[in-house]
Amino acid sequence: MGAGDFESRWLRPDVNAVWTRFLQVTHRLEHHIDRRLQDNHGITHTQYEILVRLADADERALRMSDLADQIVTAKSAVTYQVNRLTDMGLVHRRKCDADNRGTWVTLTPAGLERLEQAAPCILSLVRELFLDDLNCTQSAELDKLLGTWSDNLDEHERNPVRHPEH
Amino acid sequence: MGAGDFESRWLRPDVNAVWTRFLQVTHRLEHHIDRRLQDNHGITHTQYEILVRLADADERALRMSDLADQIVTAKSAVTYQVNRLTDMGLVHRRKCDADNRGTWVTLTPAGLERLEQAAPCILSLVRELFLDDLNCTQSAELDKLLGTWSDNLDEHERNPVRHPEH
DNA sequence: CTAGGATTGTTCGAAATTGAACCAGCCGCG
DNA sequence: CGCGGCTGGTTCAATTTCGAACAATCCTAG
Repeated sequence: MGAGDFESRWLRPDVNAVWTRFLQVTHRLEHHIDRRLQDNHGITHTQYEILVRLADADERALRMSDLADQIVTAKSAVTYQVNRLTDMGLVHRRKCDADNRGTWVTLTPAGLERLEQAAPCILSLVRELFLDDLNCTQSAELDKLLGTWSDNLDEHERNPVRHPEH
Repeated sequence: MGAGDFESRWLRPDVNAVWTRFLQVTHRLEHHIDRRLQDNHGITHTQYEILVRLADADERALRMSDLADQIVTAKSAVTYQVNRLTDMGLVHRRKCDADNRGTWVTLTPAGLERLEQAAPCILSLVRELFLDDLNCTQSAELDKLLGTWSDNLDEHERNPVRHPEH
């Protein structure tokens, strides 16, 4: 079997190792953060992400679908979590007057406070686990990697399927 | 507020952008692969991962807990998915004679076949989305990044909590 | 040998995620 | 107008995941 033959169906072993390690590391990171967040602050990572995105947004408000886009989940999951967060009093729905279908989600003062409690803890964790050991060239490199991956995903979402067989 | 003060509680904006992009990209990658796998091959990404790990393993067999470690999920999730896969006839449980508590999981011929059907499709997707645009130095860099992240996680799991306050 | 502690895998209930169906409300074209 | 198509959000059932509790087995110290 020639090298090209091999490469066309399988990944080279080293490359394969990179990919599996990537999957493992990302999962471990998520679990670690999730655990810390739940133990110390009583919120899920997705809930935390929602709070962060709201705090970062202009006017501290986002539409449901913007939220879904930013945290990359199904719309229904956003509905669920926003319900959860309103139950906790951390978030608040407001009617959108420009578009009667839409709703703005905003942080309540309690939500902002909770975020400010949780953020330092989580950010220091992110630093320790993820960024502290990066030098400048590495973080630039990582940024570029993320950029190409993101572009590739955009591309793939634009023209749907490239391998419809099987 | 001094820079150090800022850095101690928040991330520098550019660094923060890298982190959020990282989260988004990883989620999008998973969704993309999951979708492709379900549409074209009728299995979940986690199920696919189980098949892959079994095929890669010595003797094509793994213990339940090894599977849990490798795909990074709760043991109960592995039990659930292995049940699912045995229902589909892709996988098979065998008693472990060396340790009466344990069970070996192995691929059935049908499981191997299914994997061989799915793998090329998925691997080409991984290549297109993830690796094709990496040159040698980049992939070496990525490998190093994964290594340090992995080490950091190991470290953090060894000595449990570093920020118990809050 | 045996008692105590660790490990293996399953079960169970609770939570989260998904996709499809659905109802408005928007918008553009006749 | 007003009739399709599109978008924003919610609801619902089905699937998956998690963690805690558990039973069975292993292992080690005394």
